[in-house]
Amino acid sequence: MTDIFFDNHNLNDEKVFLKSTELLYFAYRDYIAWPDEVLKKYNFGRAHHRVIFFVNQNPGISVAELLALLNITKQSLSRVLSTLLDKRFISQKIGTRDRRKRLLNLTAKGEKLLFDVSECQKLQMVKACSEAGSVATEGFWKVLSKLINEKNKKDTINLTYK
Amino acid sequence: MTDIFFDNHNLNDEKVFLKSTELLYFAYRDYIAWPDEVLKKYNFGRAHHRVIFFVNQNPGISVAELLALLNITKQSLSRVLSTLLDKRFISQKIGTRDRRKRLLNLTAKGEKLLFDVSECQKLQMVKACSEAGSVATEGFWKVLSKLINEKNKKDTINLTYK
DNA sequence: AAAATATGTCAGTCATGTTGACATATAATA
DNA sequence: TATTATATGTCAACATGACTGACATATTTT
Repeated sequence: MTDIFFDNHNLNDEKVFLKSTELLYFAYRDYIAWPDEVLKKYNFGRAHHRVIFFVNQNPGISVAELLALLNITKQSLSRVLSTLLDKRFISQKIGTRDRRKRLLNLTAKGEKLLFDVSECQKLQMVKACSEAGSVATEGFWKVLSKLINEKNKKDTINLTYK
Repeated sequence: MTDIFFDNHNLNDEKVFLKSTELLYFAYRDYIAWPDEVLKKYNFGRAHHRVIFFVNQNPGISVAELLALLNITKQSLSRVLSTLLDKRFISQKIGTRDRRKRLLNLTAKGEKLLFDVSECQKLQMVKACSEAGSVATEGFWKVLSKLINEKNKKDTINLTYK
């Protein structure tokens, strides 16, 4: 593909849109589906996976910050988080500066679960990126970053990657 | 990023995995959420959007092919497809070679809906890809392609892009 | 002392996926 | 031709993970 494709030709805009949308849909679906079997053993769903993934990415995150990160309601988070807390996959620590806050961390048990659930995904992603090469991987990240709403970037990427 | 990152260093594997997973999650979420407001006006959801998108990508697709493409059950598709048929966003034509088959196409009304729903997404994707550049966009497609299960590629990418 | 904030919970709803069972029309095969 | 297989559609029940709205408690800020 040459740079002429980005010269305001609507046909190429259409191709970029259709091809990207299709690939993004299938890739996301096939990537996200992997951990399901492992999760089923624990009687957990994808929502539990997301929570332990992001708590691991942001140790000591508060409930409100996690809500902003995931962009879901308190009531929706409550169900999965309560279970993860009850079953000791996540620990809560009362904030020292602000005792209203509950700071979340994975327990050893939670880390083990995340490791098990991540195994296949990690293989799949590392394989895809290494086969595609480092230039392609940088491009992959670049386009994905630009797809994220600026408004959400504040709550998200700042916490881990710039 | 240099090629040394793909030399079997587990720390870099970990980075590739975590960064890619996080970016893919946020990008997909922020990309897919866009059409919701438009869809709400029609009283449709994301499932309806997917159906009209893929019927448009594969004109004359049969129900069984659409099921294989979307990887969902007949019963799940039935609800949304019935509505789209009832309200004349999609037309059914009995197959000529095999009269059991129902070949699906968008009606003019369906094309109008898809256009309205696509408007924001198209802007968002074209903006992201053109800002990232053609090399990055190629890399984006390359990694996404490699994330798709080989088994699914038969049902999917073959139909539109190789 | 009053207002705002962080968290948690109860109750109900919705969208979209799943299984399992069964019916009908048509095509392919023995 | 009779039987079997395929393509489609539909009924019922259920699971997951979102949502809204209301309300309670503890703590911090004003």
